[in-house]
Amino acid sequence: MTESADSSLLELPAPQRLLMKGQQTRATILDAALGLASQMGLEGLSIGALAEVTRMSKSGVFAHFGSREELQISVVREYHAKFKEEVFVPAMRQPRGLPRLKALFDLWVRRVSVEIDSGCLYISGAVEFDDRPGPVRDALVAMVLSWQDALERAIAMAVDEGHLRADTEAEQMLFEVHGLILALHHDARFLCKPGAVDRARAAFARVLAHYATAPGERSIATPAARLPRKARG
Amino acid sequence: MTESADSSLLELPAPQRLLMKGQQTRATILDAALGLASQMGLEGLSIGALAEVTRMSKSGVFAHFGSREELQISVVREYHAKFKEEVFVPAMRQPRGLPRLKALFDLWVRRVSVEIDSGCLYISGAVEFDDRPGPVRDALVAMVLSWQDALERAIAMAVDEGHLRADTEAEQMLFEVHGLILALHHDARFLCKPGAVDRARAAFARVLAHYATAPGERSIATPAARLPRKARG
DNA sequence: TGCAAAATAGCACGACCGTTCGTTTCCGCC
DNA sequence: GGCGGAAACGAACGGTCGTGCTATTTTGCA
Repeated sequence: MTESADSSLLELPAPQRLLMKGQQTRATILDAALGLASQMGLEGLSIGALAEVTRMSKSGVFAHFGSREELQISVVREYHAKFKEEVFVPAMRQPRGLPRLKALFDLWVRRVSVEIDSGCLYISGAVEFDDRPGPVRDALVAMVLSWQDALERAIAMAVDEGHLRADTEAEQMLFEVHGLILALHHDARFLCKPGAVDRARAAFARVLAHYATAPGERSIATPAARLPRKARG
Repeated sequence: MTESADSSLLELPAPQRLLMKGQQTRATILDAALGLASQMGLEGLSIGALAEVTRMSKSGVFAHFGSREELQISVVREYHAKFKEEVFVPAMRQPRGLPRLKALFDLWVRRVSVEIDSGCLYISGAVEFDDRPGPVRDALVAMVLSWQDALERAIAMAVDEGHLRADTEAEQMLFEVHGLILALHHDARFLCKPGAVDRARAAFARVLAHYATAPGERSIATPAARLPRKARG
């Protein structure tokens, strides 16, 4: 919504206002809020602290969102946009199939690694709002689901391309890969275990090898069992 | 500490006091606190809410712990005791090796499944305190590490017994299994996806099959590559 | 330059927080 | 019955929170 409002303000032929000063400081606030929420969690994000960081008054910050809840939702959307830009978009430049899937995972790991000292909103948000219904949770669920859908599509494409076994259950594989990211986040950030990144990468290679191998074969990825998945014909 | 104090009070030959009324209500409070913290997180646990649930005064509750932080730590310890009782102890009755390892995972899954509508303190605590140093975090880390150690020992035993490949890296396998539990918690509790339990179990079977198979073999668990891991016996 | 509107500040309210302190109730023992 | 100490209470404090108000400043355009 923010983006569309932005672009609709960019070229206004009508004598409408062009005072995008508000949008600008709003973006500044949102950026600070993102950092603050990544550190303290969405529930720990307070308007007072945000005002202090941006050197504004509480009411000045508040006016941009109308409520704390709206601020939280905006933060979630902002995080989603950044995530998409940093993980999804670059991976889409890889050819569909295994290369794209590998790129998705690699960029994802890289992002979580960077977040080792900044926090992942998807993960912390999932825990904070797992039994707290409301608009914030809904937004969070929607974002996570859209990301999982993208991954699932990438897996399905890899099956279609013959890079993965034809009987691969995309959702099951997604479950396992997602677990690796969660474990990485847990071990690296909470337990401060070194080498967690390598563990995640190694485990991912194992998962790939499994789904790339026909039931009786070796664990070398071969384009075997070539059967288009979707256009089952 | 609570337990040992309890048992030391049970048969006191000395003319010491037998007024364990305090310990009793303390246990009541702690039980309520456990439920409350499982739902709202350790940070969401407030003395006021706790007083309301137990129908006591705030100061009455407070007096039993001396500080909110001490209350949180007590809750963590209480959770650990319950977890141990429910998962670790029963699994220890299984013969060492694969049966015990399977029991550990199964009971763990069962516990997380029950917690689908009550929350797992280890997981929520890990996210809440992953960048908040202090005694609560320290206690949490200690509990999680002790649990992971137990799992790692069980894996190592399965290797010693010849149930798993001799070159199994216990820590790597633990990483993968832990990821499955985290993914289960995420999908079942946050995304409310049905069938997450089955996915976790299926994935665990896959992991087991992998580590039970010699590099070139099929995925049927055989006591192959029988080499004592620690040169004992 | 002046004007309307947008953006920001200042202030106060009510609610809840953890914590302290003095008081009161309860219990076990002489 | 009365004494002593543990246990529970009640009120208050200082603090932060989100959120309404009303001014005041700033901004974009005539």
